[in-house]
Amino acid sequence: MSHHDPKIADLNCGDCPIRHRAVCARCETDELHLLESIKYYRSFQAGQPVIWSGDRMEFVASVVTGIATLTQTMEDGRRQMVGLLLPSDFVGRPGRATAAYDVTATTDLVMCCFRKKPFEELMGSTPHIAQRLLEMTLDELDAAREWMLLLGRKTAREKIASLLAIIARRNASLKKAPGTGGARFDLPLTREEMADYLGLTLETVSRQISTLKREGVIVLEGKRHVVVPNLDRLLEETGDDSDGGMLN
Amino acid sequence: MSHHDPKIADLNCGDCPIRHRAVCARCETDELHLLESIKYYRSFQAGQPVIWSGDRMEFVASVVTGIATLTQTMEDGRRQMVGLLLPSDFVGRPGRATAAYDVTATTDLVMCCFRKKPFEELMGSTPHIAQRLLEMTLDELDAAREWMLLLGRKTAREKIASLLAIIARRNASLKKAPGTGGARFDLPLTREEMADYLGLTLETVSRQISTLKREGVIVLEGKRHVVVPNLDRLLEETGDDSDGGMLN
DNA sequence: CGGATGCCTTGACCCAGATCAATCGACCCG
DNA sequence: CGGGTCGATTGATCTGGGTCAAGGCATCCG
Repeated sequence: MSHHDPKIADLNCGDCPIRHRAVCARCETDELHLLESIKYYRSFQAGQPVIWSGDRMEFVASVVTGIATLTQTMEDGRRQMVGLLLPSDFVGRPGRATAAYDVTATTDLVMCCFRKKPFEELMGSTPHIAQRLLEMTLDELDAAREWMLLLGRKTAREKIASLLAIIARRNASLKKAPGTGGARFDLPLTREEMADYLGLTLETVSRQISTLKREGVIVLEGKRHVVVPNLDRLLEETGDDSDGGMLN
Repeated sequence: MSHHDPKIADLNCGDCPIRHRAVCARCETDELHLLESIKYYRSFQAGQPVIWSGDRMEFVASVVTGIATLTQTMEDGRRQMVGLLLPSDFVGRPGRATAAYDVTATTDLVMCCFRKKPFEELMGSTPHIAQRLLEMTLDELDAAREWMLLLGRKTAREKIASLLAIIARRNASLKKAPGTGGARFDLPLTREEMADYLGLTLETVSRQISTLKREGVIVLEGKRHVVVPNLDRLLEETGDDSDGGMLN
């Protein structure tokens, strides 16, 4: 792939699209050079596994472009997605030798990898990296806890609305001006993946999406492209506190 | 309370029961003195709120003794517990002004509090604190993700068995030798709190406990004291991978 | 002592979402 | 072009766990 996309393969950190949001966000130029010396890019096609739970992890990494999922599987096959990794999100745990979850690319994916050993050493000597990683981990913990509320207490309809709202919000924050009360985006997940994320079956996901469509809360253009004519209307369906839940 | 328990009120860090597991675990003697100068103890009675979600947080803290819970509540009253805080666990997020969750003492509770501002400054100058906090946060994130699997995919019976197994494991690790295949402990939570933790109703919790009792997986002595004659048998009921799920 | 309160248990019934199954459409490939 | 595959939809039916309701059993207190 890389011969088609020299921009990524040869990227230097200063021009990196996730420069200001990833683990390296707080690094100074000289620190960046150190990171640069231990980094390498890897690409994965949509659907490819990145690593299996229990595998030895030789690296930690940041998602540069694309989307990956973190899932846990029970021996009888029940699956639960426990994380959705978007550009700038971090994969892997310094100090741990093996992966705790399955990581899968759900879209074409580019990751910026750091060999684990040198990265851990760098963390010791570069507080900016550890600081940023702590911040990101705390954010992930908050997200995980919000998801616990969804999994434990929300109805199927609320779960779907919440997922759509999260994807809509993410796209709004990175793509266009917050502008009007609407939104439009592509679903990066299949119905089954959504079901694994929401603790539902794929049939229930499909039915609830159909219901929201029938009621005009969303409009579908094809199976995957969603138009939300009125974001507030969608938000009402999530069951969340009406205000945006101001933290910080 | 403190006049009844001078051991806690006047505790110095060197003698602290959570010295080697809390945020301060990696601190050297001199760093400990700095922490000592900004710390103070607070006690709460069983059932008392520690803080409400949205409240201004003037401190961060470690649980010294007792148990506290972290819960989220939807405006219609649905509640989900998102964390169980045991001795040495950390409460509060450096860099955040208000609490994101309700924190409640479920047993009598003693917390070692640090004023937030000085603590944040100390974190900047004392990498040992930030390092340990990162480590603890990563552990909590793993626990939260394990809980997501439970909430999203386990049956009521598996949820109850998992909760009992977790409490049994914790008690085994801190109290007596792993010894035989059995365990005995007091439940630190009411049926309703268990329900809030497991994403169930209190009636379902009660029924499943009765079923496990009827089948001899557990023996109840009173409502709160549980005897597990055969821990492996209980573990089989959790739905988890039979091996202890070796991470690290 | 008798009533109130808090926590728990148990029963009867119901329903949201799971399960089982058929069908559809888009896309790919021989 | 015809058949195969993959994802999605929709229908029919079933069931685990929710809901509603009635007690039970300690503990506390006037």
